[in-house]
Amino acid sequence: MDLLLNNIEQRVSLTTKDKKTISEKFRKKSFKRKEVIVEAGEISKHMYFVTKGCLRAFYTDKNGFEHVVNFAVEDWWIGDFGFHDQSAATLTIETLENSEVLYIDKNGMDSLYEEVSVLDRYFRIILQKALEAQFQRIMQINSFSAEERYVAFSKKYPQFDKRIPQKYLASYLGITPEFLSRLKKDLLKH
Amino acid sequence: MDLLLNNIEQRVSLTTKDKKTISEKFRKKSFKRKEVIVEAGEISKHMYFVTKGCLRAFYTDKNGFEHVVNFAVEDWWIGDFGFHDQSAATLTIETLENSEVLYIDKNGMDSLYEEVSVLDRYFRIILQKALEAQFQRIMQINSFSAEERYVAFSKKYPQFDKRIPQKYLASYLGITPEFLSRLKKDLLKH
DNA sequence: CGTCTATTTGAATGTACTCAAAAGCGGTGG
DNA sequence: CCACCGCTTTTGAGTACATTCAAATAGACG
Repeated sequence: MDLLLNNIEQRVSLTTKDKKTISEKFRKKSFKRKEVIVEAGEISKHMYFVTKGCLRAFYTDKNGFEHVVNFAVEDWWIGDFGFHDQSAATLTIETLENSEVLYIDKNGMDSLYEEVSVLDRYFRIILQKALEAQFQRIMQINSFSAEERYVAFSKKYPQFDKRIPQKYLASYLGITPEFLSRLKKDLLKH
Repeated sequence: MDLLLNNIEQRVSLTTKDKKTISEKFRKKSFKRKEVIVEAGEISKHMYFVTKGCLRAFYTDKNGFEHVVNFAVEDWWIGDFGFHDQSAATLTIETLENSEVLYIDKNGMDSLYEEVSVLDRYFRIILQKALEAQFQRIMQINSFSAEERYVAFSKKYPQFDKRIPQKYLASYLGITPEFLSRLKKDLLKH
């Protein structure tokens, strides 16, 4: 819980009362490796703040192929967009390691926004950063080759490169695992 | 100005005083076709709300190629990310038609957030929608062919298809203008 | 109406994919 | 703690979608 409160306090100020209110609305849950915590097609009931471990969010396209859209580790938020209007999730979210999350449902979130109004600002800021990151990603897809995207990723997130199975990283980068394997081989030869 | 206030009131409630405060912070400006209103590399001083016309935002990659990342028409926001920390713009924003915008600088925005706190919520909601749209876009890039992306776009935004020069649409879709031309030809043959 | 820009068409090419199979590695059970 | 099984990664060969470069045609703005 401290991790979450700290994260919020990096962007906005909280009173002791605010912190208490927030703490009471979230619940903690642990998952083992490879557990599905949100299933595509079902109502996406919760938002998650990761306090331990690593997760991936992916969708399955019309041909049955999975595409990873995001990873999340400690100190990151993760959830499906359906949360905001309580509609069916398009994403499946699964742990890649034994993990621990704080979660909250829509009612809890709505009441939090009313009781701790500074959270509107907190999430506005979080969302601004997230949106910018997605634009950067689209810009990379447009003008970087697969090799350049891989190099940029492993430079930006050196921790992830080792923590995440290659096939999920390939999927996130928008390339096949076979091709990523070849890229890495070529990069070793300089 | 009514267009902006209406847009805001679709998401949050405003008092008469709020509306007055907001109106006073924005200024109106008109641009002719093909005018650059934000230049990549310069400090991105303003956020824009389009009240008339059509604009494109693009960046220039390391090989000198332009890539359109967004369009904006009436009732849409547009700006560069650098706005939030008053850093250099990565995007150039240019009018595609004679256009009219409401604009605000960083100081104005900051004071607006203080004086009309419900705007934090308004932009939180706007940003949630924008973020979801960008994820949808990445999902399309991942699992749709160029032809499918074009068909999806012209179905979703039939107005744009005719309003925007093909080469900019091709750029937005992440394909060459030559290839889009071929796609359209093939689609006519059913 | 003329010029400049956008679009179309053609031909050759490249980046990344598909399918298939072998090799390597890691988690789970004994 | 080791061994096995299954999943992940690697390697190979052929292929496709989209690009590049060049030139002709069409269209729009002033």
